[in-house]
Amino acid sequence: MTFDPCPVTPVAELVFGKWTTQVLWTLAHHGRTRFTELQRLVPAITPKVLAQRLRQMERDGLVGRTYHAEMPPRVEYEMTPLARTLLPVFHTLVDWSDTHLGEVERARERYDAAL
Amino acid sequence: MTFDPCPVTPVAELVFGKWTTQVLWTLAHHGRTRFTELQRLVPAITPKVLAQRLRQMERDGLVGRTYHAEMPPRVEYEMTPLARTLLPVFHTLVDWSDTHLGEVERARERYDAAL
DNA sequence: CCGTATCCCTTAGGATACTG
DNA sequence: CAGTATCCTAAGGGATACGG
Repeated sequence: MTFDPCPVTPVAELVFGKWTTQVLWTLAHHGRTRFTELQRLVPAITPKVLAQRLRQMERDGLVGRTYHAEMPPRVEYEMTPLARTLLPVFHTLVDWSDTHLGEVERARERYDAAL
Repeated sequence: MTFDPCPVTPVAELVFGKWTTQVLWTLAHHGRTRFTELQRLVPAITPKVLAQRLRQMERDGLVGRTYHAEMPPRVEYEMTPLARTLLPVFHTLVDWSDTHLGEVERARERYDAAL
């Protein structure tokens, strides 16, 4: 008996890949944001990787992209309503962190000390 | 302004790494479990990787390990109380999946079709 | 039975430079 | 400005075999 593929895995792959939560978090607080500014707001992300993540999130329906045919061009990204439904989920995770992350830290110290 | 390191990231790294949720999910449903059985219950995981994940989760205080000095040896793993506090969080994620994962699927199809 | 030791290999990610 | 193109690396994972 193998408890059918763990149902947490799909959503974990969707939103908890590297950079994904940071980009969503930034869009949640900053609203519509241009590519370059996003690059400034998410520390240390390179343009290649940022573009990759944005494409994926666009495909998954989590971010919307608006292209303004001006010169120079202007592109803006924003959360979709679908992505906004994730915000309470994030809140739950942050709550858990506030309550229990310290215990994780202590467990690590104990483990490393017992070495 | 860079919205201070996204607070979701630490807990994401803690529990949403590869295999981690599947192992926790299995322990949650199966209770105390031996190494070999865990290997059977989590499809396709190799002993090396399973041992790695278990060590990490032990260090993080998420799983307890009990060694029985018999012949042959017997080792059992189980969720800690700390890990059990994650179950409501998992529940939240599964709820979100039930409600919204279909919409993600449809977004992907639309995106791929628009190619 | 419960792992560790080795080796291989893919792949995500980083650095950098360049274009429409 | 908003990205691609190119190249590189390293870190983690898989397969397999072996040891206490």
